[in-house]
Amino acid sequence: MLINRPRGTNDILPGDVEKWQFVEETAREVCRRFNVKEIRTPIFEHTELFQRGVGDTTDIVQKEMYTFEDRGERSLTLRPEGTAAVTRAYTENKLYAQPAPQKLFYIGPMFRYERPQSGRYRQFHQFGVEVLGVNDPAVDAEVIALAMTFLHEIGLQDLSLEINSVGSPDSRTHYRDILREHLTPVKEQLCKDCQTRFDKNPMRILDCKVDTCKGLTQDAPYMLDHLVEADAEHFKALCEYLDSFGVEYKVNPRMVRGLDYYTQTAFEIIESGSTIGGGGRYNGLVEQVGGPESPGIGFAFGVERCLIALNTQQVTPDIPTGLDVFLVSLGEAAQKATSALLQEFRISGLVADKDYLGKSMKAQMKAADRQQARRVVILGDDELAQGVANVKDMATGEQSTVGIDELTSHLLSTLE
RNA sequence: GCGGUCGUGGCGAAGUGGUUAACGCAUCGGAUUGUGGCUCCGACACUCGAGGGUUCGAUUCCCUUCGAUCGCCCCA
Repeated sequence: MLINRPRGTNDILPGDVEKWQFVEETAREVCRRFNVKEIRTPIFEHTELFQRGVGDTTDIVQKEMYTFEDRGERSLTLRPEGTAAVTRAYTENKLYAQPAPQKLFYIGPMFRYERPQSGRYRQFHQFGVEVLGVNDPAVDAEVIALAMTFLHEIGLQDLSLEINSVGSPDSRTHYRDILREHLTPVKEQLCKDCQTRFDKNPMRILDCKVDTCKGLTQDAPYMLDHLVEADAEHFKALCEYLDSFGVEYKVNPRMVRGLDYYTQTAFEIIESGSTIGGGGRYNGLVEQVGGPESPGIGFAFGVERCLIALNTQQVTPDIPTGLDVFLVSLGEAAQKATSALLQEFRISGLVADKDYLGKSMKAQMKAADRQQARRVVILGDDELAQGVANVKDMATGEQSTVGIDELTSHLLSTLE
Protein backbone atom coordinates (compact mmCIF):
# COMPACT_ATOMS: atom_id res chain seq x y z
CA MET A 1 0.00 0.00 0.00
CA LEU A 2 1.41 3.31 -1.09
CA ILE A 3 1.90 5.91 1.60
CA ASN A 4 0.69 9.29 0.44
CA ARG A 5 1.71 12.68 1.70
CA PRO A 6 -0.27 13.87 4.70
CA ARG A 7 -3.42 15.79 3.99
CA GLY A 8 -2.89 19.44 3.25
CA THR A 9 0.79 19.08 2.45
CA ASN A 10 2.48 19.39 -0.92
CA ASP A 11 5.49 18.10 -2.74
CA ILE A 12 7.06 20.95 -4.64
CA LEU A 13 8.59 19.41 -7.71
CA PRO A 14 11.11 20.58 -10.28
CA GLY A 15 9.26 22.84 -12.66
CA ASP A 16 7.41 24.43 -9.75
CA VAL A 17 10.24 24.80 -7.32
CA GLU A 18 11.88 27.36 -9.60
CA LYS A 19 8.91 29.65 -9.09
CA TRP A 20 9.25 29.24 -5.37
CA GLN A 21 12.90 30.09 -5.57
CA PHE A 22 12.08 33.14 -7.62
CA VAL A 23 9.59 34.39 -5.03
CA GLU A 24 11.95 33.64 -2.16
CA GLU A 25 14.92 35.25 -3.85
CA THR A 26 12.89 38.34 -4.64
CA ALA A 27 11.81 38.53 -1.00
CA ARG A 28 15.42 38.28 0.17
CA GLU A 29 16.58 40.86 -2.32
CA VAL A 30 13.91 43.38 -1.38
CA CYS A 31 14.65 42.87 2.29
CA ARG A 32 18.32 43.41 1.65
CA ARG A 33 17.57 46.80 0.14
CA PHE A 34 15.33 47.73 3.06
CA ASN A 35 18.11 46.64 5.41
CA VAL A 36 15.96 43.90 6.89
CA LYS A 37 17.96 40.89 8.14
CA GLU A 38 16.93 37.28 8.03
CA ILE A 39 16.13 35.42 11.23
CA ARG A 40 15.59 31.67 11.52
CA THR A 41 13.70 30.34 14.46
CA PRO A 42 12.71 26.75 15.28
CA ILE A 43 9.87 25.00 13.49
CA PHE A 44 8.42 24.07 16.87
CA GLU A 45 8.14 26.06 20.04
CA HIS A 46 6.69 25.62 23.49
CA THR A 47 2.93 25.55 23.15
CA GLU A 48 2.63 28.28 25.71
CA LEU A 49 4.36 30.76 23.41
CA PHE A 50 1.47 30.64 20.98
CA GLN A 51 -1.16 30.54 23.68
CA ARG A 52 0.23 33.76 25.05
CA GLY A 53 1.42 35.32 21.84
CA VAL A 54 -1.26 34.53 19.31
CA GLY A 55 -3.99 34.54 21.91
CA ASP A 56 -5.94 31.86 23.72
CA THR A 57 -9.21 32.91 22.20
CA THR A 58 -8.14 32.74 18.56
CA ASP A 59 -9.19 29.93 16.28
CA ILE A 60 -5.56 29.21 15.61
CA VAL A 61 -4.83 28.36 19.21
CA GLN A 62 -8.21 26.83 20.00
CA LYS A 63 -8.46 24.38 17.17
CA GLU A 64 -5.73 24.61 14.58
CA MET A 65 -2.45 23.85 16.27
CA TYR A 66 -0.28 20.81 15.77
CA THR A 67 0.52 20.22 19.40
CA PHE A 68 2.35 17.18 20.73
CA GLU A 69 4.27 16.05 23.74
CA ASP A 70 7.90 15.14 23.33
CA ARG A 71 9.69 12.39 25.20
CA GLY A 72 10.53 14.79 27.97
CA GLU A 73 6.82 15.50 28.44
CA ARG A 74 7.09 19.05 27.15
CA SER A 75 4.12 20.36 25.23
CA LEU A 76 5.43 21.57 21.88
CA THR A 77 3.63 23.04 18.89
CA LEU A 78 4.54 23.27 15.24
CA ARG A 79 4.56 27.01 14.62
CA PRO A 80 1.25 28.24 13.18
CA GLU A 81 2.65 31.68 12.37
CA GLY A 82 5.91 33.55 12.64
CA THR A 83 5.43 36.66 14.71
CA ALA A 84 5.26 35.07 18.14
CA ALA A 85 8.49 33.20 17.57
CA VAL A 86 10.30 36.30 16.35
CA THR A 87 9.27 38.28 19.41
CA ARG A 88 10.37 35.35 21.55
CA ALA A 89 13.77 35.26 19.86
CA TYR A 90 14.00 39.02 20.15
CA THR A 91 13.42 38.79 23.86
CA GLU A 92 15.46 35.67 24.55
CA ASN A 93 18.49 36.92 22.63
CA LYS A 94 18.12 40.41 24.06
CA LEU A 95 17.95 42.03 20.66
CA TYR A 96 16.18 44.91 22.39
CA ALA A 97 19.61 45.83 23.73
CA GLN A 98 20.81 46.32 20.17
CA PRO A 99 20.15 49.57 18.35
CA ALA A 100 16.48 49.96 17.48
CA PRO A 101 14.80 49.19 15.26
CA GLN A 102 15.54 45.53 14.78
CA LYS A 103 14.30 44.69 11.30
CA LEU A 104 13.86 41.00 10.68
CA PHE A 105 12.38 38.72 8.06
CA TYR A 106 11.74 35.02 7.73
CA ILE A 107 10.63 32.61 5.06
CA GLY A 108 9.51 29.16 6.00
CA PRO A 109 6.82 26.60 6.66
CA MET A 110 3.95 27.12 9.09
CA PHE A 111 1.43 24.54 10.26
CA ARG A 112 -2.26 24.81 10.88
CA TYR A 113 -4.78 22.01 11.19
CA GLU A 114 -7.48 23.22 8.83
CA ARG A 115 -9.51 21.83 5.96
CA PRO A 116 -7.41 22.39 2.89
CA GLN A 117 -8.79 24.47 0.06
CA SER A 118 -7.47 26.85 -2.51
CA GLY A 119 -4.52 28.72 -1.04
CA ARG A 120 -4.87 27.03 2.31
CA TYR A 121 -2.83 24.07 3.40
CA ARG A 122 -1.85 22.39 6.62
CA GLN A 123 1.77 23.02 5.89
CA PHE A 124 2.05 26.34 4.15
CA HIS A 125 4.76 28.91 3.78
CA GLN A 126 5.07 32.49 4.82
CA PHE A 127 7.36 35.32 4.04
CA GLY A 128 7.15 37.71 6.93
CA VAL A 129 8.81 40.88 8.16
CA GLU A 130 8.87 42.20 11.71
CA VAL A 131 10.25 45.54 12.82
CA LEU A 132 10.73 45.82 16.55
CA GLY A 133 11.56 48.63 18.90
CA VAL A 134 10.12 51.71 17.21
CA ASN A 135 6.62 53.10 17.27
CA ASP A 136 7.11 55.71 14.55
CA PRO A 137 4.32 55.65 11.93
CA ALA A 138 7.07 56.12 9.35
CA VAL A 139 8.07 52.56 10.16
CA ASP A 140 4.51 51.37 9.60
CA ALA A 141 4.60 53.03 6.22
CA GLU A 142 7.97 51.56 5.35
CA VAL A 143 6.89 48.08 6.29
CA ILE A 144 3.85 48.43 4.07
CA ALA A 145 6.02 49.87 1.32
CA LEU A 146 8.34 46.89 1.61
CA ALA A 147 5.38 44.56 1.22
CA MET A 148 4.13 46.40 -1.84
CA THR A 149 7.61 46.56 -3.37
CA PHE A 150 7.97 42.83 -2.98
CA LEU A 151 4.65 42.19 -4.69
CA HIS A 152 5.49 44.57 -7.46
CA GLU A 153 8.84 42.92 -8.05
CA ILE A 154 7.49 39.41 -8.27
CA GLY A 155 5.30 40.84 -11.01
CA LEU A 156 1.86 41.27 -9.46
CA GLN A 157 -0.42 44.12 -10.43
CA ASP A 158 -3.88 45.39 -9.55
CA LEU A 159 -3.49 44.74 -5.89
CA SER A 160 -5.66 46.38 -3.37
CA LEU A 161 -4.09 47.56 -0.14
CA GLU A 162 -6.57 48.14 2.64
CA ILE A 163 -5.61 49.82 5.85
CA ASN A 164 -7.32 50.54 9.12
CA SER A 165 -6.53 51.28 12.72
CA VAL A 166 -7.84 48.83 15.28
CA GLY A 167 -6.64 51.17 18.01
CA SER A 168 -4.54 50.72 21.06
CA PRO A 169 -6.13 49.04 24.11
CA ASP A 170 -7.19 52.47 25.33
CA SER A 171 -9.15 53.19 22.21
CA ARG A 172 -10.53 49.73 22.08
CA THR A 173 -12.09 49.40 25.49
CA HIS A 174 -13.71 52.75 24.95
CA TYR A 175 -14.95 51.84 21.48
CA ARG A 176 -16.21 48.42 22.49
CA ASP A 177 -18.66 50.03 24.83
CA ILE A 178 -19.85 52.39 22.14
CA LEU A 179 -20.28 49.54 19.70
CA ARG A 180 -22.10 47.28 22.15
CA GLU A 181 -24.41 50.10 23.01
CA HIS A 182 -25.17 50.64 19.34
CA LEU A 183 -25.79 46.96 18.69
CA THR A 184 -27.72 46.06 21.83
CA PRO A 185 -31.13 46.86 20.30
CA VAL A 186 -30.49 44.47 17.41
CA LYS A 187 -28.46 41.87 19.28
CA GLU A 188 -31.13 39.20 18.90
CA GLN A 189 -31.19 39.63 15.13
CA LEU A 190 -27.48 39.02 14.67
CA CYS A 191 -26.26 35.66 13.42
CA LYS A 192 -25.27 33.03 15.93
CA ASP A 193 -21.55 33.68 15.53
CA CYS A 194 -22.06 37.37 16.01
CA GLN A 195 -24.03 36.82 19.20
CA THR A 196 -20.94 35.23 20.70
CA ARG A 197 -18.75 37.87 19.16
CA PHE A 198 -20.91 40.45 20.88
CA ASP A 199 -19.46 39.46 24.22
CA LYS A 200 -16.11 38.09 23.14
CA ASN A 201 -14.93 40.52 20.50
CA PRO A 202 -17.65 42.82 19.19
CA MET A 203 -15.35 44.42 16.62
CA ARG A 204 -15.48 41.21 14.63
CA ILE A 205 -19.17 41.74 14.02
CA LEU A 206 -18.29 44.52 11.61
CA ASP A 207 -16.37 42.02 9.58
CA CYS A 208 -19.20 39.47 9.41
CA LYS A 209 -20.05 38.15 5.97
CA VAL A 210 -23.70 37.39 6.72
CA ASP A 211 -26.02 39.76 4.91
CA THR A 212 -28.35 40.44 7.83
CA CYS A 213 -25.39 41.33 10.02
CA LYS A 214 -24.00 43.52 7.30
CA GLY A 215 -27.29 45.36 7.18
CA LEU A 216 -27.58 45.70 10.92
CA THR A 217 -24.10 47.13 11.23
CA GLN A 218 -24.42 49.45 8.28
CA ASP A 219 -24.49 52.61 10.31
CA ALA A 220 -22.50 51.32 13.24
CA PRO A 221 -19.83 53.64 14.57
CA TYR A 222 -16.30 52.89 13.41
CA MET A 223 -13.24 52.39 15.54
CA LEU A 224 -11.51 54.83 13.27
CA ASP A 225 -13.83 57.61 14.40
CA HIS A 226 -13.35 56.87 18.08
CA LEU A 227 -9.62 56.55 18.42
CA VAL A 228 -7.84 58.24 21.28
CA GLU A 229 -5.81 61.15 20.10
CA ALA A 230 -2.45 59.42 19.94
CA ASP A 231 -3.90 56.61 17.81
CA ALA A 232 -5.67 59.02 15.52
CA GLU A 233 -2.46 60.94 14.98
CA HIS A 234 -0.55 57.77 14.32
CA PHE A 235 -3.02 56.74 11.67
CA LYS A 236 -3.06 60.15 10.06
CA ALA A 237 0.72 60.22 9.91
CA LEU A 238 0.77 56.75 8.37
CA CYS A 239 -1.58 57.89 5.62
CA GLU A 240 0.57 60.91 4.94
CA TYR A 241 3.70 58.82 4.65
CA LEU A 242 2.01 56.40 2.31
CA ASP A 243 0.82 59.31 0.20
CA SER A 244 4.33 60.68 0.03
CA PHE A 245 5.64 57.25 -1.03
CA GLY A 246 3.07 57.08 -3.77
CA VAL A 247 1.65 53.90 -2.26
CA GLU A 248 -2.03 53.62 -3.07
CA TYR A 249 -4.37 52.35 -0.40
CA LYS A 250 -7.96 52.23 0.62
CA VAL A 251 -9.09 52.89 4.16
CA ASN A 252 -11.40 50.08 5.19
CA PRO A 253 -12.84 50.96 8.59
CA ARG A 254 -14.53 47.55 8.86
CA MET A 255 -11.38 45.54 8.53
CA VAL A 256 -10.59 43.58 11.66
CA ARG A 257 -7.70 41.20 11.82
CA GLY A 258 -8.15 37.88 13.51
CA LEU A 259 -5.09 37.68 15.67
CA ASP A 260 -5.42 39.16 19.13
CA TYR A 261 -2.12 40.94 19.20
CA TYR A 262 -2.82 43.70 16.68
CA THR A 263 -2.95 47.30 17.85
CA GLN A 264 -3.36 50.47 15.83
CA THR A 265 -2.26 49.88 12.23
CA ALA A 266 -3.78 46.91 10.44
CA PHE A 267 -3.57 46.16 6.74
CA GLU A 268 -4.35 43.54 4.16
CA ILE A 269 -3.36 43.05 0.58
CA ILE A 270 -5.97 41.59 -1.69
CA GLU A 271 -5.67 40.14 -5.15
CA SER A 272 -8.74 39.06 -7.12
CA GLY A 273 -10.83 39.11 -3.98
CA SER A 274 -8.61 36.99 -1.81
CA THR A 275 -6.11 38.04 0.79
CA ILE A 276 -2.56 37.13 -0.04
CA GLY A 277 -1.00 38.85 2.92
CA GLY A 278 -1.62 41.05 5.87
CA GLY A 279 -0.20 42.47 9.01
CA GLY A 280 -0.23 45.24 11.49
CA ARG A 281 1.22 46.75 14.60
CA TYR A 282 1.43 44.77 17.81
CA ASN A 283 2.73 47.03 20.52
CA GLY A 284 1.83 44.77 23.41
CA LEU A 285 3.10 41.48 22.05
CA VAL A 286 6.69 41.48 23.20
CA GLU A 287 5.58 42.12 26.74
CA GLN A 288 2.93 39.46 26.35
CA VAL A 289 5.57 36.82 25.69
CA GLY A 290 7.65 37.99 28.63
CA GLY A 291 9.91 40.62 27.12
CA PRO A 292 10.33 44.31 27.84
CA GLU A 293 7.78 46.73 26.55
CA SER A 294 8.67 47.07 22.87
CA PRO A 295 6.53 48.18 20.00
CA GLY A 296 6.49 46.16 16.81
CA ILE A 297 4.92 45.95 13.40
CA GLY A 298 5.02 43.32 10.73
CA PHE A 299 3.28 41.39 8.01
CA ALA A 300 3.23 37.97 6.46
CA PHE A 301 2.48 36.78 2.97
CA GLY A 302 1.35 33.32 2.08
CA VAL A 303 3.89 32.10 -0.43
CA GLU A 304 1.35 29.71 -1.94
CA ARG A 305 -1.09 32.58 -2.29
CA CYS A 306 1.47 34.72 -4.03
CA LEU A 307 2.12 31.86 -6.41
CA ILE A 308 -1.60 31.48 -7.06
CA ALA A 309 -1.84 35.20 -7.77
CA LEU A 310 1.08 34.98 -10.18
CA ASN A 311 -0.77 32.20 -11.89
CA THR A 312 -4.07 34.01 -12.21
CA GLN A 313 -2.27 37.10 -13.48
CA GLN A 314 -0.35 34.86 -15.88
CA VAL A 315 2.97 36.19 -14.74
CA THR A 316 5.74 33.86 -15.81
CA PRO A 317 8.99 34.81 -14.15
CA ASP A 318 12.13 34.51 -16.22
CA ILE A 319 13.65 31.31 -15.04
CA PRO A 320 16.90 30.12 -16.58
CA THR A 321 16.61 26.60 -17.84
CA GLY A 322 18.42 24.34 -20.23
CA LEU A 323 21.92 22.97 -20.47
CA ASP A 324 25.00 24.64 -21.84
CA VAL A 325 26.24 21.39 -23.20
CA PHE A 326 25.13 17.80 -23.61
CA LEU A 327 27.71 15.10 -24.17
CA VAL A 328 26.94 12.48 -26.79
CA SER A 329 29.19 9.48 -27.00
CA LEU A 330 29.51 6.50 -29.33
CA GLY A 331 31.48 3.42 -28.57
CA GLU A 332 32.78 2.06 -25.33
CA ALA A 333 36.01 3.97 -25.07
CA ALA A 334 34.34 7.29 -25.82
CA GLN A 335 31.52 6.49 -23.40
CA LYS A 336 34.06 6.07 -20.62
CA ALA A 337 35.91 9.22 -21.57
CA THR A 338 32.81 11.37 -21.25
CA SER A 339 32.60 11.16 -17.48
CA ALA A 340 35.91 12.92 -16.92
CA LEU A 341 35.02 15.49 -19.59
CA LEU A 342 31.70 16.16 -17.91
CA GLN A 343 33.43 16.78 -14.61
CA GLU A 344 35.84 19.17 -16.34
CA PHE A 345 32.95 21.09 -17.91
CA ARG A 346 31.10 21.34 -14.65
CA ILE A 347 34.09 22.53 -12.69
CA SER A 348 34.64 25.23 -15.27
CA GLY A 349 31.11 26.49 -14.70
CA LEU A 350 29.23 24.93 -17.57
CA VAL A 351 25.84 23.35 -17.05
CA ALA A 352 26.48 19.93 -18.50
CA ASP A 353 24.97 16.47 -18.67
CA LYS A 354 25.02 13.24 -20.64
CA ASP A 355 23.12 10.02 -21.21
CA TYR A 356 23.63 7.07 -18.88
CA LEU A 357 21.42 4.48 -20.51
CA GLY A 358 23.60 3.59 -23.49
CA LYS A 359 21.06 5.07 -25.86
CA SER A 360 21.53 5.31 -29.59
CA MET A 361 23.04 8.46 -30.99
CA LYS A 362 19.67 9.55 -32.27
CA ALA A 363 18.15 9.09 -28.86
CA GLN A 364 21.02 10.99 -27.26
CA MET A 365 20.47 13.87 -29.67
CA LYS A 366 16.79 13.83 -28.81
CA ALA A 367 17.60 13.98 -25.15
CA ALA A 368 19.94 16.90 -25.75
CA ASP A 369 17.23 18.70 -27.65
CA ARG A 370 14.61 18.07 -25.01
CA GLN A 371 16.86 19.45 -22.33
CA GLN A 372 17.42 22.53 -24.42
CA ALA A 373 21.15 22.04 -24.66
CA ARG A 374 22.82 24.90 -26.47
CA ARG A 375 25.75 22.78 -27.58
CA VAL A 376 26.24 19.08 -28.11
CA VAL A 377 29.68 17.58 -27.89
CA ILE A 378 29.89 14.43 -29.97
CA LEU A 379 32.62 12.05 -29.08
CA GLY A 380 33.04 8.75 -30.89
CA ASP A 381 35.82 6.22 -30.68
CA ASP A 382 37.18 7.64 -33.94
CA GLU A 383 37.41 11.17 -32.63
CA LEU A 384 38.79 9.97 -29.35
CA ALA A 385 41.61 8.24 -31.17
CA GLN A 386 42.42 11.50 -32.94
CA GLY A 387 42.12 13.57 -29.78
CA VAL A 388 39.20 15.64 -31.07
CA ALA A 389 35.44 15.99 -30.67
CA ASN A 390 32.64 17.53 -32.72
CA VAL A 391 30.81 20.47 -31.26
CA LYS A 392 27.36 21.16 -32.61
CA ASP A 393 25.50 24.40 -32.11
CA MET A 394 21.91 23.26 -31.63
CA ALA A 395 20.38 26.55 -32.67
CA THR A 396 22.16 26.85 -36.01
CA GLY A 397 22.99 23.22 -36.61
CA GLU A 398 26.59 24.14 -37.37
CA GLN A 399 29.23 21.72 -36.37
CA SER A 400 32.97 22.04 -35.91
CA THR A 401 35.83 19.87 -34.82
CA VAL A 402 37.73 20.88 -31.71
CA GLY A 403 40.67 19.29 -29.94
CA ILE A 404 39.62 17.58 -26.71
CA ASP A 405 42.10 19.66 -24.74
CA GLU A 406 40.56 22.87 -26.01
CA LEU A 407 36.93 21.79 -25.58
CA THR A 408 36.25 23.56 -22.31
CA SER A 409 37.80 26.85 -23.31
CA HIS A 410 36.13 26.64 -26.71
CA LEU A 411 32.73 26.12 -25.15
CA LEU A 412 33.25 28.85 -22.58
CA SER A 413 34.26 31.38 -25.20
CA THR A 414 31.54 30.56 -27.72
CA LEU A 415 28.83 30.47 -25.07
CA GLU A 416 29.49 34.13 -24.30
C1' G B 1 -15.95 21.87 12.58
C1' C B 2 -20.05 22.22 8.46
C1' G B 3 -21.74 21.80 3.20
C1' G B 4 -21.22 20.77 -2.42
C1' U B 5 -18.53 18.15 -6.39
C1' C B 6 -15.19 14.38 -7.66
C1' G B 7 -11.47 9.85 -7.60
C1' U B 8 -10.18 5.24 -14.73
C1' G B 9 -2.44 4.18 -17.10
C1' G B 10 2.90 9.53 -15.77
C1' C B 11 -0.89 13.52 -17.31
C1' G B 12 -5.69 14.77 -19.75
C1' A B 13 -10.00 12.16 -20.83
C1' A B 14 -14.14 8.30 -22.95
C1' G B 15 -16.82 4.05 -21.31
C1' U B 16 -20.09 -0.43 -19.84
C1' G B 17 -23.80 -4.99 -14.67
C1' G B 18 -20.63 -9.80 -18.18
C1' U B 19 -15.62 -12.74 -23.22
C1' U B 20 -9.88 -7.39 -25.98
C1' A B 21 -11.19 -0.81 -20.64
C1' A B 22 -11.55 4.04 -26.46
C1' C B 23 -8.62 8.22 -27.62
C1' G B 24 -5.01 12.40 -26.96
C1' C B 25 -0.35 13.96 -24.67
C1' A B 26 3.98 12.25 -22.40
C1' U B 27 7.56 8.17 -22.23
C1' C B 28 10.44 4.26 -24.68
C1' G B 29 11.89 1.89 -29.36
C1' G B 30 12.08 1.96 -34.71
C1' A B 31 11.81 4.29 -40.08
C1' U B 32 19.32 0.31 -43.55
C1' U B 33 25.53 3.13 -42.29
C1' G B 34 27.26 8.05 -36.04
C1' U B 35 23.25 13.55 -35.47
C1' G B 36 17.75 16.79 -32.51
C1' G B 37 13.15 19.73 -33.31
C1' C B 38 8.34 17.67 -38.31
C1' U B 39 6.06 13.08 -40.06
C1' C B 40 5.08 7.82 -39.92
C1' C B 41 5.15 2.91 -37.36
C1' G B 42 5.31 0.06 -32.86
C1' A B 43 5.30 -0.63 -27.34
C1' C B 44 3.03 0.96 -22.79
C1' A B 45 -3.71 -0.29 -17.26
C1' C B 46 -4.29 -9.14 -15.04
C1' U B 47 -6.84 -2.97 -14.04
C1' C B 48 -10.64 1.42 -13.09
C1' G B 49 -8.32 5.40 -4.95
C1' A B 50 -8.82 1.64 -0.72
C1' G B 51 -11.94 -1.83 2.17
C1' G B 52 -16.52 -4.29 2.50
C1' G B 53 -21.51 -5.59 0.58
C1' U B 54 -25.38 -6.85 -3.32
C1' U B 55 -24.98 -10.23 -7.64
C1' C B 56 -23.98 -16.18 -11.19
C1' G B 57 -20.73 -11.82 -12.40
C1' A B 58 -18.91 -5.02 -10.88
C1' U B 59 -14.55 -0.45 -12.94
C1' U B 60 -19.85 0.28 -13.55
C1' C B 61 -25.23 -0.53 -7.89
C1' C B 62 -24.92 0.23 -2.19
C1' C B 63 -22.08 1.30 2.39
C1' U B 64 -17.60 2.75 4.76
C1' U B 65 -12.97 4.94 4.41
C1' C B 66 -9.02 7.74 2.42
C1' G B 67 -7.87 11.55 -0.76
C1' A B 68 -8.63 15.74 -4.15
C1' U B 69 -11.29 20.09 -5.11
C1' C B 70 -14.63 24.27 -4.11
C1' G B 71 -17.38 27.14 -0.51
C1' C B 72 -18.45 28.54 4.86
C1' C B 73 -15.76 29.56 9.39
C1' C B 74 -10.96 31.47 10.10
C1' C B 75 -6.66 33.01 8.13
C1' A B 76 -1.42 33.78 4.86
